[in-house]
Amino acid sequence: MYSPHSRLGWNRRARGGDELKTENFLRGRRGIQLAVPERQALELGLSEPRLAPARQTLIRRGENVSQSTLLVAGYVGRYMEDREGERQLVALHLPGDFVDLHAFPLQHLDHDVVAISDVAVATISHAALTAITAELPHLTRMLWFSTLLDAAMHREWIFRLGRLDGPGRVAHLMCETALRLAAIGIGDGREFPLPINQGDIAAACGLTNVHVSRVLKSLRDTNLLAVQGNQVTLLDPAALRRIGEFDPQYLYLHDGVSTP
Amino acid sequence: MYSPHSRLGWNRRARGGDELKTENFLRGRRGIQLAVPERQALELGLSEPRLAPARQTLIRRGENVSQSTLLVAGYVGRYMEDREGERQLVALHLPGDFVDLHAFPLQHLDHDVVAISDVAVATISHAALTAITAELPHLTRMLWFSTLLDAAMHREWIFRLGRLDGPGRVAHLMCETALRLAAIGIGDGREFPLPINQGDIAAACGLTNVHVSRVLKSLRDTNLLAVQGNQVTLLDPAALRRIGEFDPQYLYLHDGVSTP
DNA sequence: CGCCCTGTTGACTTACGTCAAAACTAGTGG
DNA sequence: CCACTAGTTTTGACGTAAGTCAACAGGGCG
Repeated sequence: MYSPHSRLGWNRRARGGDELKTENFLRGRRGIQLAVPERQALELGLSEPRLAPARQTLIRRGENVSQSTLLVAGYVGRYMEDREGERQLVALHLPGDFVDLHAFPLQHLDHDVVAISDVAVATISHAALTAITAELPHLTRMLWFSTLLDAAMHREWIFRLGRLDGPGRVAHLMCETALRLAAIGIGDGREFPLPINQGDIAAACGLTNVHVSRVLKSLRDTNLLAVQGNQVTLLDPAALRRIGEFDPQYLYLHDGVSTP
Repeated sequence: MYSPHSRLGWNRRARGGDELKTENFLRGRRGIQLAVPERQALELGLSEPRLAPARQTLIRRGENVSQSTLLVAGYVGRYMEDREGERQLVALHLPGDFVDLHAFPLQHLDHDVVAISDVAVATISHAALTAITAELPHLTRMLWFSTLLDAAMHREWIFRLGRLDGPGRVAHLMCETALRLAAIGIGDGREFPLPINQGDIAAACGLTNVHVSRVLKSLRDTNLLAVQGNQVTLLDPAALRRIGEFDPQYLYLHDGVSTP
């Protein structure tokens, strides 16, 4: 039987009742803290988290949306499709990310939002966000900031696709994901859980799954990277950063973050 | 002698004295209009435009910035460099674009900003922007909106690099540029001035200039696209949109815009 | 057990990169 | 007006990374 609750460890956490939906929001980034009333305004506006199974499409391209989605647990991807239905991943979201905050000003989405793992998501209405922008300028700037982080990652992905070869693209993706996850307390920056398959990596890196298989094999054979099941291990982080030309500046993590 | 004034037609326009620096800001997008006090707040905060020659680097990656730049006339590119100094263009900016508004929340840039043609740029201090976000929520949302348009274009560029071949990438770039320029009254959506060389196209499309030359030749030979000197002509817009898998929805142009 | 999904491997094709030379263009100065 | 230069663009020959097609191997699960 399908039971996302247990897979997410959700029962345990939700049962406490005092768990914050926004606990990971902007966590570890630039040391920015939200003031208590700001966090309260967000928490009050957010719905109770709902659960969705892996592979479910949460929002479809073009839909008119009147609310935005905060990812509380699990992984979400944003995809664009070409004419043949081949998917290009344009963003990978981790717990604490606002997945489609940009839909608040833009009002509709130019891509699909898909659950990669089982997920828990909370929503906030655009009316509530309008109220926040009217009353809480600093929080508004922080929300703005979080969409700009997405844009900075978009740029890095453009670079990845435009200037790196297969192994470089995969290395870059894994370096980025390792650091982002470490910033929210998942993994140690070297080893982390990532429930995606080679097709997802291919969709992220602009490669075919056959080629991703070969690239992963070569990274494995040279003791740089291990992807087994849902566990990713950066065996040689320095080498991966070199071939992925990875410089984490664009992630705006605060200074103290571990970068093994 | 270097004279950007005349090349930009700047003398004529500046001489009037009543010309608006923000005249193209968000023009043609979603039919959004700024209220008079909003436009005034922007205009008051903006410096007198200054001129810079083509190829000048306006802002360097990593610099701490305390002001943001509005492009008044000319073309500007945002570039990231790989280890060998090869450039990847991550954004192309047209008159009316805020080139680095994202530096207001982010505080530094993860890429270089370079003049592609001779340009005129005005700046606004981040202090002035902070005041705007404190007092003018609607204008703040519009500024936010404009950075989200950039992000939407970033996503489309990711798609372009990840899923299209050489001719498709060039076609997509030219379709996008044609529409964006038409929206601010430059060209008719079929033919427009674009003072870039094949190296710039290569930097935008993740190709080498040699290959761009071949791609342009093939598009020329099949009567799809002509790039001669600084003039670009979409000879067969429908075909170009097809091979570039171009759907202008993401540009959020208002309905009435011409799409030949 | 048998199915489906994901990953692996091999043989072959192709788009694009690399290197290098030549043609063309525009600007400069005699 | 022509010669000189520097920056583009074009063309050719050749190499290579990645795509395609297809068969097969493993694993998890009903």
